[in-house]
Amino acid sequence: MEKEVKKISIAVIKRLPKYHRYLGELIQKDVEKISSRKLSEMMGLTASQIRQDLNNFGGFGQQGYGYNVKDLYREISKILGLHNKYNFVIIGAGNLGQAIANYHGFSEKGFHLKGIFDINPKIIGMKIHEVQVMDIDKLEEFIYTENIDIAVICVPKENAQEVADRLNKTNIKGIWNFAPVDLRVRKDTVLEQVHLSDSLLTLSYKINEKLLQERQEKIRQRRDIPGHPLKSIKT
Amino acid sequence: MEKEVKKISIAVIKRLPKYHRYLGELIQKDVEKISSRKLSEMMGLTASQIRQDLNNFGGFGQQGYGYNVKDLYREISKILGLHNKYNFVIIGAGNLGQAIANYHGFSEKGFHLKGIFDINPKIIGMKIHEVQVMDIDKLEEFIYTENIDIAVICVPKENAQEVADRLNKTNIKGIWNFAPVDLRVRKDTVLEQVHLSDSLLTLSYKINEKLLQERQEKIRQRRDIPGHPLKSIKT
DNA sequence: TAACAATTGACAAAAATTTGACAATTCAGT
DNA sequence: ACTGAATTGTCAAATTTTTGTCAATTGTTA
Repeated sequence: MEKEVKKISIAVIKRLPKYHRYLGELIQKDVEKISSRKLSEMMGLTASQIRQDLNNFGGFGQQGYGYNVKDLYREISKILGLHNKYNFVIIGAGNLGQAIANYHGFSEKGFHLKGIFDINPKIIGMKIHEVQVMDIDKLEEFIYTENIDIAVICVPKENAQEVADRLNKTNIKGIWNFAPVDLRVRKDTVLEQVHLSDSLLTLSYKINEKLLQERQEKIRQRRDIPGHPLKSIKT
Repeated sequence: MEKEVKKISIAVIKRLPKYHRYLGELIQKDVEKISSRKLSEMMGLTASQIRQDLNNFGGFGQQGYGYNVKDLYREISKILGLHNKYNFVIIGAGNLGQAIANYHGFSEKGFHLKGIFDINPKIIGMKIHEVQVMDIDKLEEFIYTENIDIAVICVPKENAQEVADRLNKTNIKGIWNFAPVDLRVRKDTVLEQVHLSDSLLTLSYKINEKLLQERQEKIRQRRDIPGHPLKSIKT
């Protein structure tokens, strides 16, 4: 009778948006059903992994048939919480804040931009994407009166924690952080960080790694020409 | 004599930029040495993991002392390939492209913005961050003559693959993709994707998960009041 | 209606990742 | 110079994640 709360691993969670994205595309192409094998070929995963992932949440498929695309899309949407509507504010109306404000994909997923805040008097009062930029002094009050669920932090890294501290005193549900610092937040606030420069450094690592490999490859070739081929090296 | 090329796992690679970031902060605070334990407390990892991660690349520490911050920073910079200089272009001068062009952190890490490309005649000719926006027709030629290493894709998802296809015919080393699609690229081109909306959906998942947990918590409490406490449930 | 191909869900095996433990070493204080 | 506390690098154990396999089920075709 005891309902076990199965803990879903973060690895699985991180793949859910990707499933959602691919299923959305299949719907657009009027595809009715999909097998884990075909999906795995499209997405570059194993079929086994897809079936295992989905089974964390329930048996959505049918033996001998596969998965109904629309049904599965709906299920994953629900798992992702996209049946909820979210109100969000952007804090920091610099280039990145403006870029996010102007991104159109969010509202159709149920995320509604309600306000933009900045500290710079020159920017306050401007209109971005139908929303006026407000003085950051008004932040807490606005969150309260407008029922804001999510705050997007786009301020410089020096000010990010101080903004987070202010948010921690409100009843905000989630923080989407773009400042290049790891924020400390209240335990019951959800935090999702986007570290763009970390991503760029990862790219740099991979480029460099490839350069090193190529260099080594050349040395190996030169050595191989006269003699017998070496036994294959694990990559 | 055979030099084994140790394969570094992607999990480790993804943590390197974070080490780099924290060590950079320590340098700014004039901290000379750091132990894996202190670093683990700062970063929210285990000390064991940090030591293990770093040992993939060499023994940078000293028993009984710890790690010299500057040395370790320098080593990790090198591992990340930051001793190289990279020339990059941005393709798509919309809000996001402009935000990236204006971000100051890149050039100090050795990434130099050389050109911005767009298809929109109204934008072509504009100057962003000292760089003129050029017609996308000139892309391939520019990559060749200016020795461009990295292309940043900031075009709408409908055009992203077509841009990637064009890049695949050049000798570009890496692609940093912000369009919400998984690009197909040549095997010898390095790809790093930033899926902002995936990240937002992950946030949505976590918020929703927390809501469900709270709801269940309340039910459990109500049930517990009269009787004996249930045995603890694994979280 | 029977036979066959396709496919899931479940389980077990395999692989990868993280954690724990400890000998060896270093530094600081006396 | 000696002692004790701190700390690394390494190995093995524990845990988590991914992959492979197969019975059971379904839809399709002859």
